[in-house]
Amino acid sequence: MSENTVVEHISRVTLHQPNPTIKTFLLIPKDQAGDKKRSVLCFNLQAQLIKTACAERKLMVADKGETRKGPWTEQEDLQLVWFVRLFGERRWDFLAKVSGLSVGIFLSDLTILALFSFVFVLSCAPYIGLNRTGKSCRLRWVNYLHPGLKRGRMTPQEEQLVLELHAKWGNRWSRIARKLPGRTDNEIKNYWRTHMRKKAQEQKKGAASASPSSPSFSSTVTTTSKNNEVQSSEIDPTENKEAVNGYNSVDQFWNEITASEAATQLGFDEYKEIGCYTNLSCSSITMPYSPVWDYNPEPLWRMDDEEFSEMIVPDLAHS
DNA sequence: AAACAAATCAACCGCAAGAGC
DNA sequence: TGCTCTTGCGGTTGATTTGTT
Repeated sequence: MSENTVVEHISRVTLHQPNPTIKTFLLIPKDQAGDKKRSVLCFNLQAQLIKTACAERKLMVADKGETRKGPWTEQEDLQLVWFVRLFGERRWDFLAKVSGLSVGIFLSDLTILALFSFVFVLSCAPYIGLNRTGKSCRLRWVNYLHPGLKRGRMTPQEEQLVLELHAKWGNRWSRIARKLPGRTDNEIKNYWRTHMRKKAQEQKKGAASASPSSPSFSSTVTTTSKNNEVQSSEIDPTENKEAVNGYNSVDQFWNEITASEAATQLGFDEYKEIGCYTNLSCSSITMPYSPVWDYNPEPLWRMDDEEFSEMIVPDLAHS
């Protein structure tokens, strides 16, 4: 970061669906640190900055050595959610690396300053040091953190469908999972192993002894569904949430995202028009954009420094 | 209440396919 | 064409939870 600039305050780092935007954070030149009205800069930084920086500025991504294994902590989950929303559900290896980013670059101009500031935000608690493999990140996201996942037991309908599709396709779990929205291949696989296989075996045994030449598929379904109805009715709906096992704060995290989605979204121009960049209480600049790998032939930071300065702080640019 | 067994499920591993160079 | 890298899939493991005696 420029030696002449101090990060005085980070008002809020939050996310929007479907794409996150780092909201307002404030950079104050040291010599004007007391004069917020004049000197505050509000950046709306896009993930594109990171991509461009990596490609063109040879941003170094530090190798943090040994990757973590084992159960994910709540903090890691939050961090992963953050980075997936930022970069999209691809390039897991990149995501895993960039999420443990530590950078040292020398800066002299405003756009790089913006970039560094972005990196600074990435480095801030609580989003520090996700040190997992891309594979592990993907697995955690797909099987646990994805917002579209269902929680709780399989419904009788789902159970029947699993049985039918398994009879049709065998252990093609991902294929089966595609027919059950909100269920993962891992979940179905586990479920099959514990419930269905046992029942199928029992049924096979029973059918073999009764009528070896014509195993009855439909009776298996009926039995299974009945059992499951009983089990389902015993479930306290309030316990469904508990099934997340201590990850209520992730739910809260998503709730916050959903809530923020409903908030007013100002384009940068609108934002500029009403002069929010000088107002500390004005919290957000939001520009719609896609995840970084799909987006943006003209990254923000290609803008001329002069133009950029003028847009952000006209009175500073003209001084 | 304690001990044990069974069930559950998150997470790892190895392999294969596809993309990019 | 072959190599490397990334991603996705299916099998498996092992820790934790739940049920039973």
